[in-house]
Amino acid sequence: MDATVPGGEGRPPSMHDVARLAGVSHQTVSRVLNDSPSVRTETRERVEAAIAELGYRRNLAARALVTGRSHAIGVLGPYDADYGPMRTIQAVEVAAREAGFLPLMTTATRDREGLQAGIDFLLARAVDAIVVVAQHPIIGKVVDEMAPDLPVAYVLTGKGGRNRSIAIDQEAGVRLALEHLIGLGHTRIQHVRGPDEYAEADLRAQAYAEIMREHGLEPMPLLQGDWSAESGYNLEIDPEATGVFVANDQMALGVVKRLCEQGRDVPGEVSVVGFDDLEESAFFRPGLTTVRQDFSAVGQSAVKFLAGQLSGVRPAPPTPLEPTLLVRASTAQRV
Amino acid sequence: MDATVPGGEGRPPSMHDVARLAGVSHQTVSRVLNDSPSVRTETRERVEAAIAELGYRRNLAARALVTGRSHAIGVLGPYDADYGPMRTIQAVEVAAREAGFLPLMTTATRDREGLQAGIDFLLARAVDAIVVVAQHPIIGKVVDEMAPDLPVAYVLTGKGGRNRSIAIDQEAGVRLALEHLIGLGHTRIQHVRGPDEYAEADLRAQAYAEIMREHGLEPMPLLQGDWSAESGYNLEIDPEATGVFVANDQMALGVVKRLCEQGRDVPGEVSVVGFDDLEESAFFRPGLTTVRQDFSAVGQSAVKFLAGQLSGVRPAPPTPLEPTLLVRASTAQRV
DNA sequence: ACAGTACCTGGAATCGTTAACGTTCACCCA
DNA sequence: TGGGTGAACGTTAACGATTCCAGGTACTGT
Repeated sequence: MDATVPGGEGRPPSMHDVARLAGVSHQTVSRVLNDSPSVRTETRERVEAAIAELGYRRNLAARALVTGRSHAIGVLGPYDADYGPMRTIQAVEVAAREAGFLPLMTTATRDREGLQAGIDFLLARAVDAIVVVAQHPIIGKVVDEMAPDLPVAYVLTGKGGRNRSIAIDQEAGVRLALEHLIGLGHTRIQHVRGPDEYAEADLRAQAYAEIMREHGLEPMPLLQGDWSAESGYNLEIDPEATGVFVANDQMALGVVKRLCEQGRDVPGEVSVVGFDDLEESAFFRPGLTTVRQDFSAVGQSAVKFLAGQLSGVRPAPPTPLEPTLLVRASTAQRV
Repeated sequence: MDATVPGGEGRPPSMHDVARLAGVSHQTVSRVLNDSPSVRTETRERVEAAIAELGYRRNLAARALVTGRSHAIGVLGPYDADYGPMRTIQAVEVAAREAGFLPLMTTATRDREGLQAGIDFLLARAVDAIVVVAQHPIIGKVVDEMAPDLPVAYVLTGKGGRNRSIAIDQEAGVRLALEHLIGLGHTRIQHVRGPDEYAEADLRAQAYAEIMREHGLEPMPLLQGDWSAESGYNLEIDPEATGVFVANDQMALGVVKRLCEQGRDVPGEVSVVGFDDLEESAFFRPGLTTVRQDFSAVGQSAVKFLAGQLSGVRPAPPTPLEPTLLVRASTAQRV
């Protein structure tokens, strides 16, 4: 019924226009907008009606200017984000928006200059806090240099050593994968790890060696890919291996294809476990057994942590989140 | 050598601080920042030195307040973005940033209320323009109602009928896929389309029927999925079909899996063509023949269109972009 | 009748930047 | 020498919201 756009005036309505129409002072309008308790219901309604009639929108630039707060949270991700980080970034974005913040995402290469440029971008936008997703340890120093007083949360970059980081428990994930294979009777299990510069790749490779030894098994020589399916396809799996634990699903896809082309049946002769659980992984041939991580929980956790800091409290970051194992057709009892 | 952060003062330096240090007026600093020609080189250098020494950053909120421009471009995508739109959104984001804009992304459901909420979000952030990615035709009306004067570009929502839309030529893509199958001797070709509410799904289905008839072939009954691999897996391909053209790669993955489980060899008995070219598609088993679209070209094109409008000119949007066919192992000569 | 409280007014200062408009000064030409 | 010109720079007034302040009214309870 009432017009959202009353007509093409010169410039958008301001608080004073609303105040005039509602017959109150601009101060009262401000109180309504920031829902202060000391406004009578009737007055509040009159103001809200005026706001609706004029199609008034508060000018966030003016607000930010005077309060010194942008209500924006910066999200810094890796330049070459693959599935895990990408999902995490998305999750942080959603969580930030739900918490009433404006998420500003940007990406940066892993070198010092790239990181500085990325943070610079966010700082120029006057973000109130930063979430760093899946970056190299060096990022910590860079951030502390450039913005020593800004609240920061690190996501997925380790097992949660620093008290400002939120992480999925990588070791637990690796344990699920390996103990599944071991339970199926496999003893010669090879690991395909991700690239050197990635903390997750390091953690998973390290956990692989530890857990193998823990079970009295000898770790096999490491293979390394770059997270892509192609890099997995180009790898030569040890002929002795009957189990392969691959650090992500894309590389696992490539590994499986290559194995099959070499005449080694999956899961008949070799069992393969991935990591991440892509949307499509269940429909690979065979369906891929993999480890699922709850990215959205991580995102929410990070935003909650920062929101808490911004409102003065300093909550302890929650304990690492537990991944789960999805058993599908790419793994079978050792024959 | 010089400190990026000179020390933890109360609040960040302003133009006046820079001006004082450089011995000029704040206006001159402003001119240097906006590189106006009427500043002597020597003065400019002095100002720049002061900026560097203080680690000064211009306050974008203040700038936006006085100019009425945020230098932000809103990107409105579908709530349930699948691969194509997601890549497009990303491409727009990158292009916007490269062009010096701040991309603000948000998603919206396809109903009127969802769209209004999405646009409202962007309008509240005072975006200078909007890119709409892959949305229902109704969006055009909603945008025109809510922001009649805002420059808008529509991406991927049609074959470019409106003069404000940038699209990949869907018909050309479908033609590549179908003529490839026809060239291999297939005549009974079925189409798996996407959901009703998607313009791309409609366009591809329509093109399928037209091109089939154009070649004297009878279109087969349409099958419909929801873009997911699972929905493809749940479909029953006509036993008579020897070729299947699927509207995206995920569904194709499901279709192939199902066919194989039914004992119908791909590509021995049935050839399958997808659409989109996921990173992983080459490593499916068999490698998927598919149609690739150049998303980043679309993104750049959209941003260029809007940037032009914002600086006064009104450039004609470029002609639809041509997709390409990638022939892999999922298609073969009809036996 | 008086204090106390809840709600509201109206004005002024503030945030940091830009736009419009002045001013200064050097230089050139008649 | 006087006046015109243009480059280089300074002054002032916005922009729209928030915050602080000193009230003012009207209702409440004692």
